[in-house]
Amino acid sequence: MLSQSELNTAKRSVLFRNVPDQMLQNLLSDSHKRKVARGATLFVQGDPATHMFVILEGCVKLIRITPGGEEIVVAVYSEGDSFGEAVALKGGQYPVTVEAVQDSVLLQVETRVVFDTLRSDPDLAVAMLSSTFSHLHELVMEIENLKALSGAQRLATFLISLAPVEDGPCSLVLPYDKVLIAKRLGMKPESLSRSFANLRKQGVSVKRQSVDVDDITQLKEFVSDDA
Amino acid sequence: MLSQSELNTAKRSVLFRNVPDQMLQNLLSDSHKRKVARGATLFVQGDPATHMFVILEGCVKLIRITPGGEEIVVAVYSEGDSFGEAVALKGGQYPVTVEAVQDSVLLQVETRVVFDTLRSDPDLAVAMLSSTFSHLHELVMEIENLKALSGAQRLATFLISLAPVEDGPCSLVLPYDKVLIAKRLGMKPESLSRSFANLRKQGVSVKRQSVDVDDITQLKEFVSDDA
DNA sequence: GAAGTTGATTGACCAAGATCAAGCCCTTGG
DNA sequence: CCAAGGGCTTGATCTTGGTCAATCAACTTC
Repeated sequence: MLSQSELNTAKRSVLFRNVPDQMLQNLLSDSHKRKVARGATLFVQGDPATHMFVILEGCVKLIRITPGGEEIVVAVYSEGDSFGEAVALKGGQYPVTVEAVQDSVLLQVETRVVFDTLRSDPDLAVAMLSSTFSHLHELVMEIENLKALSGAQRLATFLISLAPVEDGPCSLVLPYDKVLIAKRLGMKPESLSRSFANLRKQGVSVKRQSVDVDDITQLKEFVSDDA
Repeated sequence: MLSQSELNTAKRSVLFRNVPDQMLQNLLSDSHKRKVARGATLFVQGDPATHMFVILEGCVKLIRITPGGEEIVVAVYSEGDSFGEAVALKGGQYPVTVEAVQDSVLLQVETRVVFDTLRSDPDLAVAMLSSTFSHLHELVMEIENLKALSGAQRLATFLISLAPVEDGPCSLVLPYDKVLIAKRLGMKPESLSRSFANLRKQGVSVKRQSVDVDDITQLKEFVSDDA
């Protein structure tokens, strides 16, 4: 049911990385592959949490809809990322809505299966707590960024996280469109535009989806400066 | 070693609430009570994560120190709350610094003990995943609030969370000083002052640590309005 | 009880980002 | 080839919250 490359993606995922092969077989044999088209909704906030997910291919966004109808992007996950681990166990309701940003393939594992496996093997618990902790850590940094950094600095942080190198020049491709990037960074598309314009002084040039950075180190310094 | 009331607090905590008595005994017998004075640091970000904690008494803040030396408040926890569950298992480093806001008493459980208990009883795993998920959920809402609400609206949300009633009038006492509340809400003390002044129109009056609200429902509407 | 300290408030000013509006470029479909 | 629409950028203007500074009240401390 899973192709070899999908299986490899699953094995490399943060969630399953430390799970013994034997148990992984067990889990995977009882789970389903689900394809979702770009723009399709996986579940909405308030739905009973019946599954946890691993992304085999593509990209989804976790959003919250405010009482006023505005869409807040909480996180964007792509290949190898997992979500819903903790809530699936707690047995409550999903706190966010998840929508596919691109055509995507997901592995979906039923709560019941996870629950049973957990009883028979505590290593899975450690793996799940581990990956949940990664999410926790990401959210903590997200809050720090929102509270302490300017829009242009948040954008710089985002570019640094995309960069394939630690220092020096590089080019990269934006993983999704600018409207989504803006929401992800907590600003309006117009402000994102201006932030990009701002970063030109720091050696960043953009052309459509592709970005060239003269020097990643310079960007890092720009983020650290809180003048 | 634990007083009766401390034991009760531990039993009522989100983390231990669903843990069978027998196992709880086991965990508690192998853990230590730790007293920290107001202002004292429990651990700093980057320290190896060796323990998880339950607050028996008092109040702590989870903070991050930015490269520029600024202090960002990620969360404030008090009696019955736990933290460090997930990272204790992951075995990495604490992502935040924790400092006591008041003189406090904490239950501290060694990673090794948790790890061992986890192997012998999966119920603890579910309990830990559950409380970790609560933290995750709080952070998600925190991000939503930061991205979507104004300062005064965030303050209103905070007051609503403190209120003992669901609607109608009420009075409440601010749990810690305004500088900390301001940081918690992601603003400067001056802005908090102005936000309080703003809320006067919504029937909120403040005098030192005590707040009177004419109508909680009115506050809820104020938060929902995103005009 | 005078002086200094800390926490809170207020005002004047400034900067970052939101909003509203216009326009451009690129794709898509007739 | 042209029209239409979406994605992106730019400009003008306004709102929010930050900064700096003055003031005041409540508490220590000497």
